[in-house]
Amino acid sequence: MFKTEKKVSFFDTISPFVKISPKSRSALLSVMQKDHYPKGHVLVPLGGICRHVYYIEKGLSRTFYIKDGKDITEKFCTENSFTCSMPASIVNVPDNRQIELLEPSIIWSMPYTELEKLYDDYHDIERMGRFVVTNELVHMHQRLSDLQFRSAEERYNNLLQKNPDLLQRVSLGLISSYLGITQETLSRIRSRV
Amino acid sequence: MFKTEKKVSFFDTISPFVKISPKSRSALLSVMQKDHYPKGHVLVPLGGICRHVYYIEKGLSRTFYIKDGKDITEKFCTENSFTCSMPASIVNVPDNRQIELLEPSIIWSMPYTELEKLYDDYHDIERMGRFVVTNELVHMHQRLSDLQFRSAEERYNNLLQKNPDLLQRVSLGLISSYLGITQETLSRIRSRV
DNA sequence: TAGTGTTTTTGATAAATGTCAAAGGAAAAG
DNA sequence: CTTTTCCTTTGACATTTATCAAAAACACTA
Repeated sequence: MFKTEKKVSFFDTISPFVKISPKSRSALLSVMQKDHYPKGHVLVPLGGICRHVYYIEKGLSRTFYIKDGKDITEKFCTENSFTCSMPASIVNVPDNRQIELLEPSIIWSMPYTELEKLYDDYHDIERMGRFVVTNELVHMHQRLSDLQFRSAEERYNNLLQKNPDLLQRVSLGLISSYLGITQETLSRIRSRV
Repeated sequence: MFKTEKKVSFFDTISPFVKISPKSRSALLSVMQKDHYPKGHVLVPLGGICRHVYYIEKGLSRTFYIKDGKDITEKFCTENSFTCSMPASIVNVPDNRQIELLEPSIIWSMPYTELEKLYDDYHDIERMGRFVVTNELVHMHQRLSDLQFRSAEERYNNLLQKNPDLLQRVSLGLISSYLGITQETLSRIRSRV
């Protein structure tokens, strides 16, 4: 008798780092929902509390907030990675971060409350959670040291080197605020090659 | 018969968030080492791989690195919090971060390899690990948005408000690089009150 | 193809911050 | 108490980046 298992890229992403038992795997799948969304869809609207963790199977999301009337991109999230409104999910408090999709995307949603239950019941899922958060932390460290003492030009070149496809997929206005500079400055940096 | 349990502030710090069983507690204690260090002691020297997670019971540490000959403070760590050279511990690769003590301190050291074993054996300790990392991540988020689009003055006032005692305990030269500015600029910001 | 809206570039100028050098001040050492 | 060292402030100037306004390039639609 065959056991048909749909291939889910989610598990391909985490399996090199965390071993997930078959039981845990199906427990996870039971709380995960897969959706197709169009470009421009808002996953987390302004004022809403982010109650899910999202895994992006395909597509591209942007986490942003408005500060002094300016739209500031905090994070881009591409294929095979996780996103959520971090402080909101952890402290369960609304914050001003929104998440929108910049491309038609395939998203897996996991309700945070369900995930907490799985953390209780399955040690390996708790480990997966730790792994995901840790990875994110390492990533944040790199961004922090970028912003702390690199010039705008260094930051741009860094991005160009580490994430060249992002510049193809995202408009410069969004990239510039991600780098912590204005659009005009980014344009000038690009012109003086 | 009395069971004498020494009070360990470590557990006071985490217990509001993570419930640690007595078994796990003693397992943790068995791999934790408490030390007194003088001011100026170097926990993680240049080129060394950080193989421990440190919990600061008393005192103050500074994580820093040298970039273009300049000493850059990445993080301060005060009483009842954790520190380690993040990328080094996770990826187990040497990096250029050093950790030194700015005051005489009481430090609990946990070897990373031992901790990994405990993660395997004790679900609640794994949860504790997830909790610590998550907390750190929330904290990093705040710093990131500070650095991304706030002026030097805003950042200073922020620090003054959120962490006033740090300014009493640490010299301005170290604070300034933490804020991502030069010492002269910080001095001028302070003078124009 | 012309027309409309959006994104990117360019220009002129202002503001913020860095750099280098030196002078004060405070704290530690003799 | 004096000397030495370290920390902080001040000054003059250079550089980077922001701001505001407009032009140019591009993309989409009728």
